[in-house]
Amino acid sequence: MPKTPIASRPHDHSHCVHSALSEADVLCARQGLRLTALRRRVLELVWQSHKPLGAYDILAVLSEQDGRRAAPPTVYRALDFLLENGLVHRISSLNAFVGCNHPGHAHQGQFLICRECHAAIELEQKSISDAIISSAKDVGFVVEGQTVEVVGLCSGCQGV
Amino acid sequence: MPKTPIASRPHDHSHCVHSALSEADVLCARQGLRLTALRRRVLELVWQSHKPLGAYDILAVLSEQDGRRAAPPTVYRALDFLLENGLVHRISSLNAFVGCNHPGHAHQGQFLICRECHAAIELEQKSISDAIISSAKDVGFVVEGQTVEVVGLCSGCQGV
DNA sequence: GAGAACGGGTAACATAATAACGTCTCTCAC
DNA sequence: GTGAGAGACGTTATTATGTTACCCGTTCTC
Repeated sequence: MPKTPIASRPHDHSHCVHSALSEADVLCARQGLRLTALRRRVLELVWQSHKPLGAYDILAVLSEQDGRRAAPPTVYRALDFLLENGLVHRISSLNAFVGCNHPGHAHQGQFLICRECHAAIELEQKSISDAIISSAKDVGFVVEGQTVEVVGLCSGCQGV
Repeated sequence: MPKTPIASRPHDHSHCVHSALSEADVLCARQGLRLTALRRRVLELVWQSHKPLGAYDILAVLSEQDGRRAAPPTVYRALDFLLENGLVHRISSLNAFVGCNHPGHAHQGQFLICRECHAAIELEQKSISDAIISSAKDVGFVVEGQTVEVVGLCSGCQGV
């Protein structure tokens, strides 16, 4: 059996979700941030999904499943909060959001997105960001933020 | 005077545009591709702009300036053609398009986007893509396409 | 308890992209 | 030549995504 990264294995990862939420609770408490019910729920939904989740997907769940009267601003405000505080990432090539695997310190990961199962694997490779910063420096450009989104096949979806 | 990359210098670069169009003519002729008037005009507009251009910006020019009756599909079809044949790139973090600086061979560049002057500088650094491919390989991921979009300050906009 | 700050609901709007269908015009085999 | 097929593009409508402006109630602060 080929080894499969966590992110793409179709399993019940409710414990992952739970620990991510607990971690968020701690981090927000420590910084005096208000992880309100709505924000926590949005974070939960993003974590529950095995693939990047669109804002309108979240919206649909809040309306249909939670019975909450939600409109776009509701979702985007919650997402803005989560983004600002490093609890989720935005994948701009998909217009979608994923839970951050390494919250608690400012960073911008790199993402491997499987075109088959749509899982997003977060990396945090210094070698990549260093290569970028160094190449930018060569043309006098100062890097402030990086977007690295890679499409391909995850180990579980190769040769299927 | 600080040295300034071509892309961000506010100069008349009509000769750049002209040579890019000529090059496109040659490339398309060589491959039996039809660089129609519309497609050529869209390519020209993308090149004329000093910054990444949105599809609806192009649409506005076609309608207002050229007097052509254009709707979104018109523009998107032309852009699709140009994208497929490596004549322009799409910047997904901006939902916008830039002319390709190295047409004629398949590649996906890296982009440095100045948050001040909005210029986009295209890189094609093997060191960056190699770092990505190698890190992906470590988790069993096979890379098919890369999106690298970096925000920061170009040399001309620093310390202003 | 006045008032600022914040969270969040509501409506409308703005921007980005696609679907589906029709017409015209090439080109090429015949 | 000519007509069948393919490609380019116009047209209309619709979907997807993201933002603005405004309001209201709660909470925090003094």
